[in-house]
Amino acid sequence: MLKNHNNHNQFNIDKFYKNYLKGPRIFSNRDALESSYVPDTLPHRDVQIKNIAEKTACALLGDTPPSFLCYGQTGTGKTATIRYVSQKLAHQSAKIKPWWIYINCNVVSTPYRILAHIYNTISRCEKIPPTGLPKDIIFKKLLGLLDSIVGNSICFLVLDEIDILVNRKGGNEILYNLLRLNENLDKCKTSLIGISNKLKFREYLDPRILSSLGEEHIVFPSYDASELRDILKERSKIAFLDGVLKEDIIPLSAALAAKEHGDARKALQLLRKAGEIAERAQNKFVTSKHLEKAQEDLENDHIKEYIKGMPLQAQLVLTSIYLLSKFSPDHIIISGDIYDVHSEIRALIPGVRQLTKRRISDYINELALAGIISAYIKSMGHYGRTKIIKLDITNELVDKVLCGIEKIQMILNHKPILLQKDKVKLKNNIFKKLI
DNA sequence: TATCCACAGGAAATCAGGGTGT
DNA sequence: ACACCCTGATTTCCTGTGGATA
Repeated sequence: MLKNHNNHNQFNIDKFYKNYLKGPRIFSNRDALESSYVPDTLPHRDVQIKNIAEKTACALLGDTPPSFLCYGQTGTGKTATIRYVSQKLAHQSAKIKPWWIYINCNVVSTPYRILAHIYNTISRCEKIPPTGLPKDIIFKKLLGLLDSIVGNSICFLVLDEIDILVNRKGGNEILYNLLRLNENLDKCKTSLIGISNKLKFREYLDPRILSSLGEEHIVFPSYDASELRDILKERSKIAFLDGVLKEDIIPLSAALAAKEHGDARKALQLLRKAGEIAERAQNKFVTSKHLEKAQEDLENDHIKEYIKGMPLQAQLVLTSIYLLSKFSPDHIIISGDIYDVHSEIRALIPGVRQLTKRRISDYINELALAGIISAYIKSMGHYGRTKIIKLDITNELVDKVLCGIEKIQMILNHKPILLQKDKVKLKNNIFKKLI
């Protein structure tokens, strides 16, 4: 077992800080690489800016701007463009100050909370409690608030990741209600802006909603490598000190991000991470070595965070898959096995209840969606139809993350009983031939 | 070629836990 | 105390199904 490094000298924090301050500097303003940063110029988004500006311009005259949708993959500048336009619009009008309320439907994910969020953003004093009230009461209160506080101005409701909302129950209803807010308002006017990265979510949309959101929508195409380069150049001028980036860093990051549908957010993250790695290593320059490391880290960080954030039961499902692949690498994992192992290990942890196969099946799908495992359905004839599951990340990575979870840590060396059963071994051998 | 396994996965119901106003 | 609200997790009930085997 690993021993703690007790015999080491204690970490001298004062000395560390002093050295840090003396050491080479990399960043001048690292915030410029955050996705929340709104730059002065948005390269290659002229068409979209113009389009949104045209749609929202009438707010300056006190008219109601139309509601509309924005599409584009992640990191194509949808949110940034809207923020950009909203800033410009605010500068333009001294008299009418439009309200902009941003709602990420992934975070504020239920009808109740959306209404409460809007209300609480506008209201200075009285707040809506996080739960408890009937929705229609809040809706009425919101109407009153809009007329009294927003008054004769415009209120833009920006619903980010609107597709998530639509797929949930009550999603269509709340959208419909938000879209016809204007009918119930005397003074204030509202306009809804939906942002989505899935085109096909319109199919699930109520036709009434679709028509009020307008037939046309603004499309944000993915950036290509050269466009990404322009963006990175702009931002790195602000974010990094002069000359710390080696010549090829920007084109390299751009090329890497371009491979993934031209995700600018990813490109910026890559650059920031590379800078941080260089900084931590006390290097004067950011080199392609740092970039390579950054890419690896970023991927792992993302997965680690995701796993840590999963509910315990989901983590246990992952643990089951991990144990199977750890103790028997050539075992073909099927959903039934996962169910059995889950039942086995959950009994080892106090307070964790038994789940049904149905539920486990959902968790497996979630893991697959997150890219942690891959799963596909295969029919084994008389052995039934099942899902074949494979871990997509290394055992080491899973082990590392799960070790950090107190309740799971102690069962990471538990060999599933299932693997010792002759019947299972036999069946598994047949499966191997069938695949 | 009919059979039948071991599930997949949709829809609706249920439960528990956070709250409300009266 | 009581009736009721909203949500998220889970269960219950259900119909559907690819293909090796008898």
